[in-house]
Amino acid sequence: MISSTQTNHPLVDAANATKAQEPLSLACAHLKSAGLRITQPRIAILTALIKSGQPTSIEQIHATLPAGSCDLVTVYRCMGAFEEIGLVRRSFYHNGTSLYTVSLGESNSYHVVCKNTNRLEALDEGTINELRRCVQQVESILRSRGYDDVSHVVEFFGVAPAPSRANQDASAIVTSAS
Amino acid sequence: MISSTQTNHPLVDAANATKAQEPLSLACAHLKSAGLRITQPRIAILTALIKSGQPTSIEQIHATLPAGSCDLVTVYRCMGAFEEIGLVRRSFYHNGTSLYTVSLGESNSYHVVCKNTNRLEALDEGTINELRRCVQQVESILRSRGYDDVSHVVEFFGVAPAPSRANQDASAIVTSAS
DNA sequence: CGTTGAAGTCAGGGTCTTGCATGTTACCTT
DNA sequence: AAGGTAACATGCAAGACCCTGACTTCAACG
Repeated sequence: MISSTQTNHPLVDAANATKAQEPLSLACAHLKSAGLRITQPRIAILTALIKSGQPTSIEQIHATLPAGSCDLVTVYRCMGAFEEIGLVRRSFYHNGTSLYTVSLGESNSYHVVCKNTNRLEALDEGTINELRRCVQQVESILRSRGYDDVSHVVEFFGVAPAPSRANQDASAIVTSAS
Repeated sequence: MISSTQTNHPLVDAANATKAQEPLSLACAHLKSAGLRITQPRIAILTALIKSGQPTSIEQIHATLPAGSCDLVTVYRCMGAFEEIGLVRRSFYHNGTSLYTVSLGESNSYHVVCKNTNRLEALDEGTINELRRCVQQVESILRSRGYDDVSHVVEFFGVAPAPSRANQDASAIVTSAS
């Protein structure tokens, strides 16, 4: 239910990496270099995650997957593994449910989550950049203090303005992973 | 069964706020002004929270309470209510478990949580201030966008340096509530 | 002293984890 | 290039953990 609209570009499926849609290839390379195997379910999950482009819950990912292409438990385990190798970043809804976003080199994006609807909306560029700078500084301080495997979670919550919500959709919230 | 240690000061109850050890009084005033009742369990919970001084899980709070002074469910409900009126801020462990800190006017503090031990350590003053400034700016932008009841969660995680951990203890992680 | 919010109790939901048998991948041999 | 094999990954079932609701009983506060 995601992207019929977004995905009708020419080269969209897995194997053929031309140059535009290679995020999947990148992700697979990441998997390989981390010593993880590239399996059907993992490809399906990563594809869904990439297509989504925003923090997505495990349930959502699972629901998106073709049919019974992959067990829910597998999605949990994969996300856990992906997070460990830094392939995805974790964030949360206000209720604590985990959300995941692929992390392929590009810089983090930060978002606001509506406390009522869990809808996501992006922050503006400038703000994101400043936040990022600030957060990275903290992380480097931590590393210099001896902390390992540093990551962070930065999320904003609020009740979105009810009336004017039709125009702008989801976006995201958080982030993690140094 | 509330505060034998903290509360044995002369004026400990709500109304008469002298100036030193009044956090409990302040908290009660906050409750009152929000239209919530000041009950035994709530006082116990707030006392525990104040004494702890750092993000604490609901389980921990409940374990701290005297004996069967208050049901676990009640702690959950109270924390929910307290969060709603801004009396406490919420944060999370890396696994998503909620933590709470009393929020009595003083400014937020930010922290690092060890991914392995869940131990907390404070960030340094300067960093905290910069983070705070940045975060507050984001929140004011959100409010101007029409968001209501704005809050945030900012947490840093990492694996703490194993050897040199004895000297420095817990601190906290997060925060929330505009 | 009465109203009404809050606590206690019990049951249930959602999210995530574990254990074990089976299936697949990736490597190594021929 | 084909086949064999060890190890990792998956599916399935059960269950742990954290949190929320419904309902009755209790107590705060006017």
